[in-house]
Amino acid sequence: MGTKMRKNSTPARGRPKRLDRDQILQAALMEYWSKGPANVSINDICILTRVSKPGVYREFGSDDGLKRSVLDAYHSLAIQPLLDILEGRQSTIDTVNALIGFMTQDRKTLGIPNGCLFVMMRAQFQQFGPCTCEKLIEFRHALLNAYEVWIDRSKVRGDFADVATDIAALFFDAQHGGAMRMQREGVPNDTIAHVLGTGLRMPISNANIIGF
Amino acid sequence: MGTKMRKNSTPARGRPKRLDRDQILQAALMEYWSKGPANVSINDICILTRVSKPGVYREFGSDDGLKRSVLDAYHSLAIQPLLDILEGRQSTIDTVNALIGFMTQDRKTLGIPNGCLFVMMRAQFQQFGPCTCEKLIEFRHALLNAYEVWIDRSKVRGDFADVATDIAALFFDAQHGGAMRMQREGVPNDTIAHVLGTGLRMPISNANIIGF
DNA sequence: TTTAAATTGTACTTAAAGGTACGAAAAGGC
DNA sequence: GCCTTTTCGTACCTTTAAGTACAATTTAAA
Repeated sequence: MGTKMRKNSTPARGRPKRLDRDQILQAALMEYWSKGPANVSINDICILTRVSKPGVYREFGSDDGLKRSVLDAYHSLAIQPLLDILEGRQSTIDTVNALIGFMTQDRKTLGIPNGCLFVMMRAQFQQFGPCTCEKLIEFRHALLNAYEVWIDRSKVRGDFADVATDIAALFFDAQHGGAMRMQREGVPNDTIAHVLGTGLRMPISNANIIGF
Repeated sequence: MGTKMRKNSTPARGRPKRLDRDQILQAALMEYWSKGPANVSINDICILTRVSKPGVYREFGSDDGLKRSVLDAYHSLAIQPLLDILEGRQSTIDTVNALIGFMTQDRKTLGIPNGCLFVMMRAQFQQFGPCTCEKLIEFRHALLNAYEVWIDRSKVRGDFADVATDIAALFFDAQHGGAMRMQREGVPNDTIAHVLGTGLRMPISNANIIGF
């Protein structure tokens, strides 16, 4: 946010703003995602978006602030869909399959980089500032919580093995991270899908697997 | 290696070498491991070991060369023990338990940092030079191969579920990575052990789990 | 005692990072 | 037409990274 809250149609007093916040966020997001956050400088983003460096700093305050905002953008782009799958009203097995399908989509077709920026940044949190780390922790909690809610719902339906919910949530989170890292390392998506199938379908009661 | 191969008792011609290669490697190893490789500079290591910068460069050639050598040191310290467990002649279930035990040892007691330097570096390979990346790939292959050999041996004994060996190897590797990352994120070791138990004991046939 | 060989560290270079001082530019209000 | 407000980008700052030029030092051999 700038110094002044300004809705769409407020007349505006001084020099009109030309800086496109979303464009910067999108560019930074894609650069971080494809090259890794540590390999992208503010300068790179300035050149890419043809925005001056003070422009970026006026908008985001600091490197830490930019990364924090990029993480927010990434949330609605790639984390929320994951949460949506978990909150969907499908059967347990359908949800697991949807998760696997989502993670192993062909990224080239979608025009997005391999792996997951969130997973990547979690693995290098020591390189980031406090705001970015706070966001990472926040998203981690939200994701683990979503897993737990879903697991408890599945348990009520008798679809889930007798594993403590928090343990199972950590397990699912670990599988997600593992899959995203494999994708970065060049493992083919169908291989990843097999690995995920091995792991994620395991805690699901046999009753519901039969016939699938 | 220096310019001249010199065994223990070769007389030596010029000024005697005072630089302790192993000390530098150990110091760099611990710094990389505890702070993350990206947060440790050559300068830091020079100050820590009281060695001049040209000294480090004469010994290791470059940042890339130092990291490559540190990885070698890390191999004998923390990767080889893992391979040894896999190559041991224990029962399948004992091997799995040994793996879990090894990964969830209390690091404070041992005086070593949480997590795994190899896992950490694999997740940030984009930040490293060609030699370091080559080593990472080499170790990844060796590890996956060790898993595969062990899995095939377990299959012959009828101890392993009907999962393709390469898929199961990737799965085990992913669990290892997940565990090391959880440890870095502050998850307690006994919780990690539970998560690993959920994952790693799964592909093992029920026959051998019963009674354990 | 001089010479050649090998290792040493001081002091430097270059490049790139994050971040900012400050005046020019562009708008509305008076 | 001038003042205020807001945004703009050029040109800079400081720090720190990797990497090196070079002369001094220490030894064995001649």
